Amino acid sequence: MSQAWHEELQADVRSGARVGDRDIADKVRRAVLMQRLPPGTKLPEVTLGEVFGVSRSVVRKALTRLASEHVVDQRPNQVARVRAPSIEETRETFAARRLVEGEVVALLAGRLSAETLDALRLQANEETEAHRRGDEPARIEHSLNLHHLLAEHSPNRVLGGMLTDLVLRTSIVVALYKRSGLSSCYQEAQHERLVELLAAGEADAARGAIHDHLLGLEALLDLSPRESRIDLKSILGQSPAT
Amino acid sequence: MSQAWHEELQADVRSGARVGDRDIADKVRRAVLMQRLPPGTKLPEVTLGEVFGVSRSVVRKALTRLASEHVVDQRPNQVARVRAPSIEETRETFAARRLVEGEVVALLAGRLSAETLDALRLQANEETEAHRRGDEPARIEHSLNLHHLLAEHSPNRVLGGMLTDLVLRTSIVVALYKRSGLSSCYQEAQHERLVELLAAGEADAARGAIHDHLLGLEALLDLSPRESRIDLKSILGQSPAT
DNA sequence: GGGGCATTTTCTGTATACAATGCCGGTATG
DNA sequence: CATACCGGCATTGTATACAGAAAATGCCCC
Repeated sequence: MSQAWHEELQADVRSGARVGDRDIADKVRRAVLMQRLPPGTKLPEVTLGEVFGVSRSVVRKALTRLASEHVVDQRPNQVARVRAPSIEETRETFAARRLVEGEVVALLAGRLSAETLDALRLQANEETEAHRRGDEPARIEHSLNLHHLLAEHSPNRVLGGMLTDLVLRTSIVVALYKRSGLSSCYQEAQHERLVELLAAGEADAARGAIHDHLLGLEALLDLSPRESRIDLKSILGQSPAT
Repeated sequence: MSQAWHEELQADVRSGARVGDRDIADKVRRAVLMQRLPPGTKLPEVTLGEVFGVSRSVVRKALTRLASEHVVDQRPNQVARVRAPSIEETRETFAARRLVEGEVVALLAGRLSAETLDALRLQANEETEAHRRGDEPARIEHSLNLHHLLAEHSPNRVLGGMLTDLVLRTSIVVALYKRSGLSSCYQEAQHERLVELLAAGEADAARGAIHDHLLGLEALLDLSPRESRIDLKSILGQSPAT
């Protein structure tokens, strides 16, 4: 017990500001995204409560929220654990996201305000920049921001909400299944191209661009069905770094 | 206070079986679907707790669950209320469902086992039968079952989960916006045709059938932007039947 | 009679205590 | 040696108490 992630999560918990379930969920989600909390990590309610200085009630709500986002597994009478999406689920998540995000960008093409387009360009450029200087966390951040912006501005808010969920889920599995040798999943200028297609109102081309972008991303992963380092870990119930 | 819905929900709550959050959510969801609980109805935690004989903790979990299903609105420091989807959201929900369910049936075509096909046919026939004898609740039940089966058997489980959510949401808005004169939203033999297309493996035709089916359903609703009997109610915060 | 303010009431947010359950060890036994 | 059983421990499930926010009520003044 008492691993590193306590301090990781704690961050700036003190300093007055009362922490709510939203804050806890954010911190944990972020930690999962950053691979600070590997799949299978146990998240006991009291422990989290102590870390954040709140009682189980709040932690519970946070965990429930994360469970509905498919970030953690919450089984009755068992400790909540960081979820380990299977290879099959990973493929399905990508397929779903291609469908949904494709439709969203098609709807979005030609309907974006100048400000929104600028915001998108900003994120794309910042991503490229971060990649150039090798700052991978920042790169991921900006990439996520960009897709998040797309979801938020979806004319169809229902699809937008679904896309938000799918972006998160794919990000998690990308972090999980990234080929070990690979430093980054950056794909040269694809986001920039997408944004310009959106600006130009090329709906079908934009859908195609997203489609290819996501296929390319999936191809960068190691989804060979080798004997599950992941499943083993979660089945054996090992807590990491012990 | 103390309206009819107390007894509606209570049903067979006594008789030993310990009631959990799942049960409560099921009962409330059903009641919303059946229009027993009109949009805007307040659902205070203590009241529900008394009705079901459990404490607020359990009720809370049930409400959170329903909120994540978009059945109720849960705002901080305010009473949870039955959600009133806007006309715009209704259109968007239908559009999203056309996209997702279209894809699901296309994936499903030709891949269904004989047993599943029989189960689908059964629901389709029961629906027609129920319509014939004017039993609308039963008709809705079987229609829902059919679409639920489609979602459950989706080869892509991620899309399947999204479809489950969308089916529920569309059902709610159908109940809400059904043209008042209309006794039923049954569309002659469309489900039967769909099932046979699935059996025959006609992916594109099946997608088209679902598409048309859903367009037809949406067309049966009254989505004219008239001065919102619904929005007024929820804005004025009226509890019904008072 | 109507609008604004204070009070009261209702309801949710959080913490905590106790019950119930699952997990993990030791131990005995075939 | 493998396996089944059993008891203690860790952790979640549920109920409840108290604090704080919002809404409903009533009152006063205009």
